[in-house]
Amino acid sequence: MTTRTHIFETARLIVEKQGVEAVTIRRLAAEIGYTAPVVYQHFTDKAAVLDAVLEDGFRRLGARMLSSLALESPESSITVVLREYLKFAQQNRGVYLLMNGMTNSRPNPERRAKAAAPVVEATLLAISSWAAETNTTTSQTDDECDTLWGIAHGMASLGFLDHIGFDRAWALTTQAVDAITTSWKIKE
Amino acid sequence: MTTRTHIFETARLIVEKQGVEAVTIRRLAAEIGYTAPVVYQHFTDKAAVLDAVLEDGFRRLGARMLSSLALESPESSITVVLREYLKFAQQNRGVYLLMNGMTNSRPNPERRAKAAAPVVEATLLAISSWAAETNTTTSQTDDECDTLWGIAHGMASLGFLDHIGFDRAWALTTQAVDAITTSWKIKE
DNA sequence: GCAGTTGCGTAACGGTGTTAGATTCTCTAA
DNA sequence: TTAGAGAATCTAACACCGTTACGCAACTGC
Repeated sequence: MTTRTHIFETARLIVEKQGVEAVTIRRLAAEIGYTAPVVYQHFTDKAAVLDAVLEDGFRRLGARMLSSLALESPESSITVVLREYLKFAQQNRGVYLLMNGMTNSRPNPERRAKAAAPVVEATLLAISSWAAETNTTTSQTDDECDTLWGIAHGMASLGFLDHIGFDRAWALTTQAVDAITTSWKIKE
Repeated sequence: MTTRTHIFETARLIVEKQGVEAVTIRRLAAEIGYTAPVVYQHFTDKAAVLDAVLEDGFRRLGARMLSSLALESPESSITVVLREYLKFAQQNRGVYLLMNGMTNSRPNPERRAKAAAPVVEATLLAISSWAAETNTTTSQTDDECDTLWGIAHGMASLGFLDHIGFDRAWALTTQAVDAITTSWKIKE
């Protein structure tokens, strides 16, 4: 394992277990047996390290959403894919918060947008699969994609709240998504 | 104006204009003509200062939502109140991000929940007004309230993204809310 | 064996939140 | 008017942060 990936993996682990706030250049270095300046030979600065973690997060979330689509399921493609989204948020809280800028060190917006591509792709695929399942012809797929994304993120944020939790957040999500997809069917 | 409110107002202004990251104990002190330790005579620590501006944010958002309900409007109460929510997010970006933990210094969860009460109250009122307007009897008002909140927050998060913006986020919000409220009507 | 490159550590700069202690000011009581 | 108590304020410091300049040592190719 190269030193760079060693640093990256350490950062990812800390973000997962203790949140971004716990990531420190000196700590990253210490945990791989070096001193702080070594980190700067592999990343331009701290933001670059966190960007790497963030991009990896989007890649993994996108992959999970995609593979959830491949499985046979009695539920609609949209339901399946959104559940994977919420599950990822619940299981990868630290990285999820980093991915969505819910942290001090916000990523460069355009870089974030580029990194999010796999998730967008999976969502679009889910929509077209859903259209096939329900014999619906969708026109404004971008609108539908962003709507789903907005709802998924809003509900995930709800899930993080102590007095709501992810079980209830998911229940509300299914209700909302059902309502919206039926409205899409009617509109055609 | 007491020194305490002077500090608070300064913090609020900095959060509004430059974001939470720009708030510094030394800077707060300097801008009111004192040195850093003076701040600690009025707030236990930095988090307490930010908590104060966060609580003020929820109070003001709740008040705006409530007063928007008082106005006559051809639109549904829910639409009116959610537009006020999105407008607040757009116009008070810094405070909104702070209110929703999208920042390094996350508030104490239970304290945040208590602070959010005015917003919840306004949302509940909007739902009951909407029920009266549409002759609907709502049962699970808590569910409906959280659903609206989740959507509003999700769509506001979309609005902050450069490639989406608040105009489009609002358009998607109205569509989603229309779909959900009609599903509520049918369910009764 | 020598020169050059590379990898790494030491030390430092300016900044952060926070606290202890000295100092100055104000206001009451004699 | 002045002595003293109390509050208000500042200075200095601690431990940490991200980041950079620089020196040293070891390994490379000749």
